[in-house]
Amino acid sequence: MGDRIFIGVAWPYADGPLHLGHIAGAYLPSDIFARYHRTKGNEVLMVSGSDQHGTPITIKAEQEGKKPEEIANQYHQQFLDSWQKLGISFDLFTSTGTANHAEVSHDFFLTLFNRGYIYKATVSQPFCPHCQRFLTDRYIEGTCPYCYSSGARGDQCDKCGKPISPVELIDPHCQLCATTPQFKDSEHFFFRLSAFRDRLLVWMKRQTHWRQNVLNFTMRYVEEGLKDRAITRDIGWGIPVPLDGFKGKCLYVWFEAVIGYLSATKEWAKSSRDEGKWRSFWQGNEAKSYYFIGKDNIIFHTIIWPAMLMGYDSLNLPYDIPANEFLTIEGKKLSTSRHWAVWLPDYLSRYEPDPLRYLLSITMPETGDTDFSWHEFVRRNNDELVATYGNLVHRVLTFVYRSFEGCVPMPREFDSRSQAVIDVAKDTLNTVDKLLYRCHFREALRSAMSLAQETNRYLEEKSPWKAIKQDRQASANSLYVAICVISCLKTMLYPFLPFSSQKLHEYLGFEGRVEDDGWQLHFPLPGQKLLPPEPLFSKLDEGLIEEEVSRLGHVKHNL
RNA sequence: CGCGGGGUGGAGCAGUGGAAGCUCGUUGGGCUCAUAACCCAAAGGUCGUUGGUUCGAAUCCAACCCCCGCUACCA
Repeated sequence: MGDRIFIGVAWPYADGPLHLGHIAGAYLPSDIFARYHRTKGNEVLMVSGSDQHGTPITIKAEQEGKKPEEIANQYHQQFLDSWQKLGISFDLFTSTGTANHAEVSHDFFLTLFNRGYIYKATVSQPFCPHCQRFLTDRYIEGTCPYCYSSGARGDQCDKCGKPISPVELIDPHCQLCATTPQFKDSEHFFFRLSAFRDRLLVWMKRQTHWRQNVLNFTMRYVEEGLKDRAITRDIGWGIPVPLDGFKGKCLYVWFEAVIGYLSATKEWAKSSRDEGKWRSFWQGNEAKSYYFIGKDNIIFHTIIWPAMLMGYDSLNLPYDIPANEFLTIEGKKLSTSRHWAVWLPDYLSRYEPDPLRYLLSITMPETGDTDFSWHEFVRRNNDELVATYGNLVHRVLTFVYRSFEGCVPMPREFDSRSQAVIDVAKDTLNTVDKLLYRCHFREALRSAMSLAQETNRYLEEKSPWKAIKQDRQASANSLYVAICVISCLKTMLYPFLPFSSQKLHEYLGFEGRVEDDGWQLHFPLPGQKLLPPEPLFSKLDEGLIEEEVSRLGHVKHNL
């Protein structure tokens, strides 16, 4: 019954806390999407996990005198805590450190290897004589051979966006100590990406539903030509190459981490005691797979992962990759080392989750970068969330609770105006449905908010607080209508504001979870007992703006 | 220099050929159920500049001006 929706979300790197950029870019939109589909009655599987391997974690571990797994586990636990508090509803949030993931990665590697899509080659690798280690791509810097800008890294030039390999770099040096590296021969494995060019092109041209920026970026990339890429590194912290004679070499993260989508599904299936269940999300025509990522991750999900899947064969390709752009903070680019970021655990220690979810949804960087500012946070909370929606709910519920013995009033008949409002509610529910289906989150939320405004207008016209003095039934009628619309709002806002929707659900006298009632206008029964209403949201003091802004830039985070 | 992203009423933004929109703010009025919240009305824009294409341009083309990013970490 219904569709089957696989939702893969970018794997956060476990070497530091999450910040608002992560949330706006991938985790919030995926969660909205997942909650929406679950409410629609579709079968959803939303997975991700912490990315625990790679050089940055080993270096951080060395600095702090810990083992890499300690660092990784510490942040993994923190991620889990953040998901729970912010309401990011993963069906499974695992990590790349599991035996299962290693097993699935090995299978993937060996399958591609046996089919000739992975081959061995000896390459000259940069080795820093001072640090006594091979330098992985991102630890070597130099001048880009294409655009001649300095500061290009060994895997990619941030200036022109071209992928490069360390040997191509002009004037290379170790990023840690600036020593010029020596190049030593080392045997590595390469993924034959070039072999997939034509198939990828054919496939992509059919993806007309992709976001324009995702499609353009990807097409340009493929047309420029795809080069085979090394998928192993001389590093001890990771998933070992599953062949004899390659001690000290591991799978490179970009190859390994994306396999996590599959391994997480298999882990989920195992833990639900139906090992074969993973197939229902990866094979056949019944499931669609969506990947929520930031724009920096596009090619890995639109080119490399699809090519890997083509090579592996018999697994579904992505259906959509609604990549978001970036979030700036107070008008400036986010920077973790300069502490120019809003850390999620920090936010959650002081504020409620729904106001943040509201702000990031209504300003989601879907088509371009957007800015987060504390001033906007307070304004949108106070003047929109509280004033328009929260107040609507509160004025209706408190009045009904007081005037109708705490029960849903009994309506007699709807006049045309009342019927029209009900119709608008249903239309809006339908509009939000369509917008969410297409991952237009901002627009969907705007539509929902406009229904709250329309309902405030309706109330003003009906003025049940006046009517009750002469015509109690007229008052009951309009209040019943208002309650119905509020019930409808609770459903369409649930993907965005799950905590307050659930509260409202209960205030209205419903039991169970919002999600279980489906994507429909759920009419409360006349006489249904209401819970004593409390405001759904609170106004925020404008003083916090200055306080929070002053934390930026020079506050050390111990997170 | 170059590359990328932008310049739309006070603020933040939507709007890729056909009568300038949204949210907030401001001003005036209404209401008093509600978290001084809600509702109505009004003011406020030569859509960065100049030229071009077109019956018609914020929307397409060209040139120019201005802003932001392009420093490791960073979605």
